[in-house]
Amino acid sequence: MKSNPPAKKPTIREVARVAGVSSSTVSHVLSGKRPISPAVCKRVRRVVDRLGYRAHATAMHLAQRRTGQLGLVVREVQSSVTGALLEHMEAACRGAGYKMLLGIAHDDADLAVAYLGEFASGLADGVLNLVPGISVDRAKATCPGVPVLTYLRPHPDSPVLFDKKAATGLMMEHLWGLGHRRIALLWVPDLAPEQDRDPKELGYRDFYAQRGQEVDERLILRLEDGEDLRPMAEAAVDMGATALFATSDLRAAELLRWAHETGRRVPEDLSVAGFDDAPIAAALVPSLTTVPFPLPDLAEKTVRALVDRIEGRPPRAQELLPPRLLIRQSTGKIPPSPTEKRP
Amino acid sequence: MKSNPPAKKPTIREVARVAGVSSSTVSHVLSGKRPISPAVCKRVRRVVDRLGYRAHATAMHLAQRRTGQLGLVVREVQSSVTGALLEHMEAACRGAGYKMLLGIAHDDADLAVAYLGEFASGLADGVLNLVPGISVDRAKATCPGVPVLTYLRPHPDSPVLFDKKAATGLMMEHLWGLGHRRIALLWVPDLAPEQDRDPKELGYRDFYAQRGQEVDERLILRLEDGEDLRPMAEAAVDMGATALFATSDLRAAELLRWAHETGRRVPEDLSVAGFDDAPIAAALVPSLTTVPFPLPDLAEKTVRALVDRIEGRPPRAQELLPPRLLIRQSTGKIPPSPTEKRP
DNA sequence: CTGAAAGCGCTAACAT
DNA sequence: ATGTTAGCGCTTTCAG
Repeated sequence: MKSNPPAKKPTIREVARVAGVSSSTVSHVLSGKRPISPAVCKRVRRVVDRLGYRAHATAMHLAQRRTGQLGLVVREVQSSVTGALLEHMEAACRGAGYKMLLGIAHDDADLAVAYLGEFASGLADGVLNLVPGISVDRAKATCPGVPVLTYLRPHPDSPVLFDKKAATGLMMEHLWGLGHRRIALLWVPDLAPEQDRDPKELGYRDFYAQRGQEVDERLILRLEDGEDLRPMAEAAVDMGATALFATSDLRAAELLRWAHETGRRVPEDLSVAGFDDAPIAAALVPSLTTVPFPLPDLAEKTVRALVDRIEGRPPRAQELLPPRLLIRQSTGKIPPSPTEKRP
Repeated sequence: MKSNPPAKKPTIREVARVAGVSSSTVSHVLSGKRPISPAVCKRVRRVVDRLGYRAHATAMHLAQRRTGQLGLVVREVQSSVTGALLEHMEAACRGAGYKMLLGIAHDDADLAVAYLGEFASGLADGVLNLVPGISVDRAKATCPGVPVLTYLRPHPDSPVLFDKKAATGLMMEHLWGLGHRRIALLWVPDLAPEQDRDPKELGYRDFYAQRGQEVDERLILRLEDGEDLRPMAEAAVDMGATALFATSDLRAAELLRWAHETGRRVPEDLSVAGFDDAPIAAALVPSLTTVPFPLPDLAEKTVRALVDRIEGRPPRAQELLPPRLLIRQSTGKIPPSPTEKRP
């Protein structure tokens, strides 16, 4: 039952006039940045409420030379990984006392750069580049004079990294420990502009190298982005693979389906492992053994590093998060005689 | 190989001084809002480039009393529907000449309101509420004096709606046409604050009512949010259901899995239908017959309505988008003798 | 404890 | 075609 004035927004001056004080006082009542007598304080608040006054954010930002906002630019928000990451990012921003501005660049690098530049030119106090195709250097060049960080790049500017190579090694060890010797890697290359080799591939090769074993190149199955992985899986099994390690849970899910369709039991006949711990991973039958991607930690530490830079605190050393293993039902002991069933 | 000055951002005045013109001229060179002699124009641009000048967005917004930004508040970005919707929203905003600001409110209504209010107080020219828990009226009350629209609510303020009731009816008709008479509805209630009945339930009941048939209440299977649907599915089949209609593709996917696990062939023994046309729907085996949710259209028209209001154009009439059917492999003719196989 | 005045960086009348 | 002058709505010295 409120009165409904045609909603012209009151300014701080009107509040001041009605309350019979200066606008400076109103400002200080609202910000608490200097002591105000209780009487005046109360009177001002009353007027603020009655008029429905809210400070104009843009004007405040200009005067304070600070927006309290962090600008993030992403390529997409559809994938479950990005979705989850963003929610953690949001939480981290809020936790640090900032609001989050999000730009979605789709596959348009120019649009990404436009968002970065926009954020950097007064909209945000700091900028976070999450677009895989935009390099650390490009992001920095686009945001002169503003703290910019790029998320998760093999570059000193990324405050925290995840050790994907070690993660791959860890999963290999797990499979090896179960008796698997011929482990296939189903691998969709995913290179940041800053690197020339995919750490997952390196981890796989290193694992065998460390054991003095020759890598069977035919077990490294490189997939294109939308490619059907069933022929590859078939080939791997023909080649004697007893375990299939996909570099994402989505791909691993497809493997499970393929296995089911072709009458292979997982993990009795074949082990399948994934990467990421996407939401589906636990829901699949059998549930998927995987390497969880430490999203909350990555988000929190990346944001904190950005905020540290904004607020002038000395940077912490770059962190390399160690991998963990989430062992569920899709991996098991190597079958007794994998290839000698024929007779 | 650029020089790297400690990145203090130049202002328009410095550009003006260096170029030997007034700041007004610089402004107009950049905005093209009044004719400038080629010579001056060129000189100014040179200085702009050399100094790396970029207009301060916040200051511009304040002076122009326009930000060119739309503020959207969502609950989450994890689900494939929200993810896809947001990307369409982003595209729609850009198409209309606005940038998109996104607030993620998680499950915190206060946070949602905080974002709405923040956007409304000068950060955005218009606000879009996509948080299911925030009513049209609450959103309006939170954003006085700023155009606010709430996405997809049964309320005159929502510029475009999707006819879920008709959509349900359409799918029922499809199943009916295949011979199914006992169709079960697996239904997770999803009520907006503005409505008291779920249109999907209404559509189901109306369908039978229009055919003068009594609805068998035992075929309306109401699920809680995370609830396992397998017992329900089992019960429905026991009750003689030959088709299962789930009110989301995710649920339908679970039905497919359950059917597979329990040795029921889809669609030979049982038809399964979904709702949404989520990305997985086409990828499932069998691919899922479903009702596509017209995301691009909804996004585009909602944004356009908001922009119309911002720019003072007269509002168009509310639109009710008609449903379509996407018939794929998961629905088929009723099996010859569904329950009389036992002997 | 409070007020007056000078900006924040830019745009938009209003001159010329 | 260009310059001068007021602001946009707020914060923040600097006085009192």
